[in-house]
Amino acid sequence: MEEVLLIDDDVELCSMLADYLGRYGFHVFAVHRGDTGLKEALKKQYALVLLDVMLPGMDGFEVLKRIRAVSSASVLLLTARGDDIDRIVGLEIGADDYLPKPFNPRELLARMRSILRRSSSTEAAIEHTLLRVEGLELDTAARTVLQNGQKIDLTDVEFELLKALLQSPGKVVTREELAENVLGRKFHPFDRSLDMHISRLRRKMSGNGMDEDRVKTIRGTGYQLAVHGSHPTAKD
Amino acid sequence: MEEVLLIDDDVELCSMLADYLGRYGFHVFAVHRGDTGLKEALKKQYALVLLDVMLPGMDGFEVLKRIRAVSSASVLLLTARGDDIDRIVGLEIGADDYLPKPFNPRELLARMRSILRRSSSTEAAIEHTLLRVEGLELDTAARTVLQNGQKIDLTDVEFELLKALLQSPGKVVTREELAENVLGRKFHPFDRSLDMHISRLRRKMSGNGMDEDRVKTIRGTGYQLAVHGSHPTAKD
DNA sequence: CTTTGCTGTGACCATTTGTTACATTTCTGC
DNA sequence: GCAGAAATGTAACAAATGGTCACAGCAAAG
Repeated sequence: MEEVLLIDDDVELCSMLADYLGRYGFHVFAVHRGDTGLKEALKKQYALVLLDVMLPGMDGFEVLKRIRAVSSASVLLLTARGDDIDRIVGLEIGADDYLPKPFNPRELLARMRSILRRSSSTEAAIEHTLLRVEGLELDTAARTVLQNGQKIDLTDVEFELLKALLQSPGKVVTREELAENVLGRKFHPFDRSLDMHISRLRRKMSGNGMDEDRVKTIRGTGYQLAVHGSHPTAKD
Repeated sequence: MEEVLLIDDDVELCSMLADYLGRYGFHVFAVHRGDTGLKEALKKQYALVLLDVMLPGMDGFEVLKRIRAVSSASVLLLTARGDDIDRIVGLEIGADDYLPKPFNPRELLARMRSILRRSSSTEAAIEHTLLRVEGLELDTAARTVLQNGQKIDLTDVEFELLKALLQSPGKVVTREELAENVLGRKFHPFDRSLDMHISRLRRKMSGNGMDEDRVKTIRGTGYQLAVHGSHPTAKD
């Protein structure tokens, strides 16, 4: 049972939320003033703090700032309707997320789960690695590829293929490795699908301003992503 | 103590982060304008730059681009969440990572550590083997060969052959070695394919301009890359 | 159920590589 | 010097390999 601290001066809302969230496995502790809310937040380690902005006793932003001064607890900000000044400041002050009032309890629940999922796996899982070599940039989390700043659209296999090549740029990757890592099966000498995917990848990568094939074929062995280092133009 | 430059116009956020990150061994220097931030980034070698996108004075992307133009400092981009990731990624030019606002300081910390870990280890991952002897230059990562600055087009076997010769310039490489390293098979006295590849290589190397035959035959033994000059080592 | 997009297969073509045959060079013994 | 043998150079052809088109099967989306 996850412990959640709710700081909001609307007593009705608090009891409603406590009830609703309770049905989904959260134990809600509600406080109706900023200053006492802060005290409570510091007293105990809550999984999540739901924090209203307009509060008696102490302003919501002030509460957030003071929580941040000592703790890195997750905070979801409940902003007043309409005033986007609040929203912007809230964005930048270190909340994990925000939700404009009025909100649908279901949406609140979704956001809460999202935050908790994120913060529980933070150190380990998320790690969106950016593989970058010269004009090429591949984001494993967003599943995007940029070529000279231009997004190019790849299918799954193409993406994995490029990723495999980018993981050891400038070095040869054998057909066997590619078959196993990208297609997930043993390489068979008459299997032409790798060639097809390479072909499609090349076509897509040649689209915009690319002078030549970055994907080099090493006949009888595999493929390699070309990396041109410093430009040695001078001669003597 | 790692030095970190924080460029963000939100003064509250800056002081909060300076405080938070300070507790984890980072010394944060905060600047609130794009132009002054850029100046600061170039003045000193920071371990990491945290860069907001929405900035007065100069746009975050512009700052990033200018930092990149001269420095290879690591940059973590703080993006607004409302804008769709695609557009941001599309505009992005060479950040090491990005973090959508709002974020939990804990997550920022994790990303920062990840970047610093990566850049300390992976930096020199691409081994850029440049073999150069006199007017010849072979780049294994780019898989290119330049002869007096002119690119020459070799097939894979020819490339490997030249590479094998360039790896010990001026010394004789036996047919046995070449067969095993280049063709990947034992040498057989009646196997003439090595001769053929040498022949083709010579033709291509004599194609443009000057050089007399750089590939010398050592009858009964193998081949050798001629080095007539007195400096068989790299220049520039 | 139709449509759309992704993946894999067979066919066909271009290039690279290997083989054979013959020309040329080098070395030897005379 | 010369003839002949051995080694290498190279042209021409044959085989292998990879590139790509067109289409079929399939799954996801609508």
